[in-house]
Amino acid sequence: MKNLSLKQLRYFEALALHSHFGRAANACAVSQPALSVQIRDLEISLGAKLFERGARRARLTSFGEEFALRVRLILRSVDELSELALASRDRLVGRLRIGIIPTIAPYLLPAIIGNMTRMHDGIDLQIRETLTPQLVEELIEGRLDAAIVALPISEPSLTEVTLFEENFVLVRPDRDAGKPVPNRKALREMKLLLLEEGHCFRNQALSFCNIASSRPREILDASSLATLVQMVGAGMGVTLIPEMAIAVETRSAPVSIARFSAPQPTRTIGMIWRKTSPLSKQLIEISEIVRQSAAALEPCDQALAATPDTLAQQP
Amino acid sequence: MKNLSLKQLRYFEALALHSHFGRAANACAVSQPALSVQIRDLEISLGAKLFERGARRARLTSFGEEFALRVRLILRSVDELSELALASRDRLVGRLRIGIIPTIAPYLLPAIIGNMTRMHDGIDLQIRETLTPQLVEELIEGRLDAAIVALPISEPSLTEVTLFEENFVLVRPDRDAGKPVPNRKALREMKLLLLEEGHCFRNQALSFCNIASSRPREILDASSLATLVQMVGAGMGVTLIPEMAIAVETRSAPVSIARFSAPQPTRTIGMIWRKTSPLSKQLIEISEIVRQSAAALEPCDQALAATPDTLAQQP
DNA sequence: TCACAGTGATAATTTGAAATTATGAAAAAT
DNA sequence: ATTTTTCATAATTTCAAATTATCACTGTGA
Repeated sequence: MKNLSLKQLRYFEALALHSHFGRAANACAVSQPALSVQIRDLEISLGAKLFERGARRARLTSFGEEFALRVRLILRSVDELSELALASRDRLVGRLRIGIIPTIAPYLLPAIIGNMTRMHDGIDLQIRETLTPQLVEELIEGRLDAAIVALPISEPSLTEVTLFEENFVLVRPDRDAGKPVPNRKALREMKLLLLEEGHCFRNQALSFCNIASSRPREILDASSLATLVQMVGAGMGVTLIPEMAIAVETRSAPVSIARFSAPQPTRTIGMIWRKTSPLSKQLIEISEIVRQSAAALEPCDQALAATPDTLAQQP
Repeated sequence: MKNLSLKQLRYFEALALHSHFGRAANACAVSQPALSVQIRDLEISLGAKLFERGARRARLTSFGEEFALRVRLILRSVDELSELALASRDRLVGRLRIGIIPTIAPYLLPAIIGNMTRMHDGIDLQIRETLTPQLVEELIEGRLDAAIVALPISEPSLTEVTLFEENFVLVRPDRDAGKPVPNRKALREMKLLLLEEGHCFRNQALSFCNIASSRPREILDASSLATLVQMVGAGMGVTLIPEMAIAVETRSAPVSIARFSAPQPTRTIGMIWRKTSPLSKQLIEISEIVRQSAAALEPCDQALAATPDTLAQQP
């Protein structure tokens, strides 16, 4: 037994409307026999007559009327499907799940969320903040659509786009503000406070100092940059933070910021997503929004650049 | 651009469920390429990707999930269509519009309605009581599904089935109860009360008496058998009524009933419907119900038969 | 009553869509 | 590196659906 088709339902609706095979066929832009046969097949597959064929007109049986009610609803729902597709063709729609590493999130998120909701109104933006390996795993498993991390990730299944480069700056107690900026070697002898194991920023800082991350040191690990800065303010040592964090984190502690000379420590922040993601087009667009959001934070950087060696920031 | 089909939606649903082309195809009892191509075509015609093809599994995009929600509802509605058809295949369903002539309706209707609702629970039975020409017209126009009338109708477009034969009996004032039953000739000289013009029963009665319906007579036409009987009870004349009406109509008037001898006046009651009606099968079944409903009224007839010449009915 | 127009069903044929089998390419697993 | 898994693609076949042509039935009007 053949299955009923949408085409049959559309023919049926037309015939129910026109009560006339010829006119209904015309409305469907097909020949009369085409419609006749489809209606007949529909009735056969239903096992019930839908129309009563009179000499002058075809009228619905009571079953046909019952049927027509439901068919109308179904066809309208199907039409809505196409409309839905049309509406969400270029516009980003629905849920978008983005992961961000903790050493970026607090500083970039407000701007990102603001710009995203402004440019893609009605989007359901879900943010997940956690460490890079976790983000990559969730991304690969399809539990995230994209992630903002430090590059490179070097997962072959992921696309990476660079968002921006950011320098690290030295954070030291206020009383050290005037002192010369230590070089990498000198830094190695100082009490360097770091984030706890797992943060990519920890390894990036260590690698700048040429310290093997495995090497045992008398360091107190913190779980956030905010804590690190507070620890520095309390005179427990020095630390590095991404320049993006300066504005937020140094406001509430008696610390001074110093930019390193020449071979500045730096890292590349980028966005990653599955190569197979059908959102690629939109994600590239989103990466541009993120890039602009980050650039809008630059003024603070400019200020730093103006006083290349040291810069004190007071609460 | 090709239109989307139910088949595509079913394939889509299967793939959304299994997240795997091979298994989804298997579930649909088709080959994997068949399903792949249909999904691809669906995505093309929508202009949006529904699935993200990973190496290990195909997962829904967020648009795909939105889509799946709607598709699920649509497919369930379509499935219901078939179920609806199945349910109403043999069972009579929905509205059934039956017309009945006034000289039958009051006596047969209670039984018909009772039996119909008992045997076809949930049916929407609509009854129309009016004169034969009106019923035939409405039937032909499709405003009625069937009618119960006196045969023959001789409309080539209508099917007629006989339900039963019913005799006419003489109704005369109580005081005449003992008198001999008049024959047709004697009846012609009596004051015969009749229904008003238009009732088939009027003509049937006249024709029994061999009186041309056009011939002017000093008769007072009534609009119902009930009125006729009351008029007889008031001594205004005699009348004929169908035997089916005896029980109901003679209960509240001082009249006596007399059955005619040998060539009893009679009429054939039948059911008619459009030859083209797809309800034919069910209507035949219904005619059987009506026939049985009428037969169940017989006991009254039996009583008459036991006292062949006269029978007095008192309130 | 007889042709005639209107209407829908049916048949033969063509067209087109969707299935199958076979095969290829990419990624994952071994 | 090799094998396996998985999906896409191509060529072909199969089946459904369209078209044109024609017939049968109905009701209408001359």
